[in-house]
Amino acid sequence: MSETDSPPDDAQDALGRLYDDPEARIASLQNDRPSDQDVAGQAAIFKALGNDDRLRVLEALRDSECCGCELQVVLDAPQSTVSTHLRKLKEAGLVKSRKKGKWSYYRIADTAVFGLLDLAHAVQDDA
Amino acid sequence: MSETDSPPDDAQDALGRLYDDPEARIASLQNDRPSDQDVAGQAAIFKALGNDDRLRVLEALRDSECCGCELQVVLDAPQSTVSTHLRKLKEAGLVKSRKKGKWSYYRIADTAVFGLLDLAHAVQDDA
DNA sequence: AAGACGAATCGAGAATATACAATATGATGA
DNA sequence: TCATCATATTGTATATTCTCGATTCGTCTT
Repeated sequence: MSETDSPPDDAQDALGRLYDDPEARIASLQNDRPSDQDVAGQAAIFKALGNDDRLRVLEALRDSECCGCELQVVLDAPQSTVSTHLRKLKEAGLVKSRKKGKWSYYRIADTAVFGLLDLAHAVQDDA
Repeated sequence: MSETDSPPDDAQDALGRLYDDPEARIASLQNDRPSDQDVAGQAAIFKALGNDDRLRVLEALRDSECCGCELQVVLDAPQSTVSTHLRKLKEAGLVKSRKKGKWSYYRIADTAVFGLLDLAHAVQDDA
């Protein structure tokens, strides 16, 4: 039975050579770690935002709600593709929808997403 | 030659039935569209942020810069995995690094990133 | 009730992303 | 110089995501 050394073991060795009191540093690094839930929640939002088409949808919704067929025009993509993107945005809690007759209208769920879009744009410019 | 109807054609038909002046609405939807470059740039940032491990790295860098082996401890993952995540964060322009001897130290490139992390957290809570 | 319509869902192939062992690189020190 | 160390890169298997035709689901109209 070959025993693969547990991933961070060599790293802990390295820290031992880098600091006088590696234990304290390690403890500090491990304590400030956010919860799995928090991180997963944030990641889910960023994943939903990490797609050109979905960003275009949100941008279109900045001014007003849109029905599905309007967003098809915005994306210039097949209906099923657009619908799938909209579902992902809904699942991520970024948009809401209402039905009116055979039309579905989509709108931004939380205007804070505009903050995310604008900040990402700013970060991009700085780089 | 079967001519697949260009994706948004049926959608434009639908808009024709929904609005008195569909042309105007279509023009408006298409004009307010952000540039490919802008969208791709934003998406690249969100893609880099759409991963649990990379969010943990950024969170660890909130307080101070860290060397690679410290981030191995934070993530509890093999060295090559951590290094790959760090490269992605660098490519996205979210972190910078400096070399000191055999150590590489990583730091946040733009504190606006914290705004993104915090906003995503807030959006998550609202949902 | 029947057909048309907008939208949602399904399914499969393609494209991306991820994890990580193995290996390479480059710095340090004996 | 040679061994060791921290990190970077590469190769590859696996997993996730994306796209989009086909189908299904409600709703409206006649």
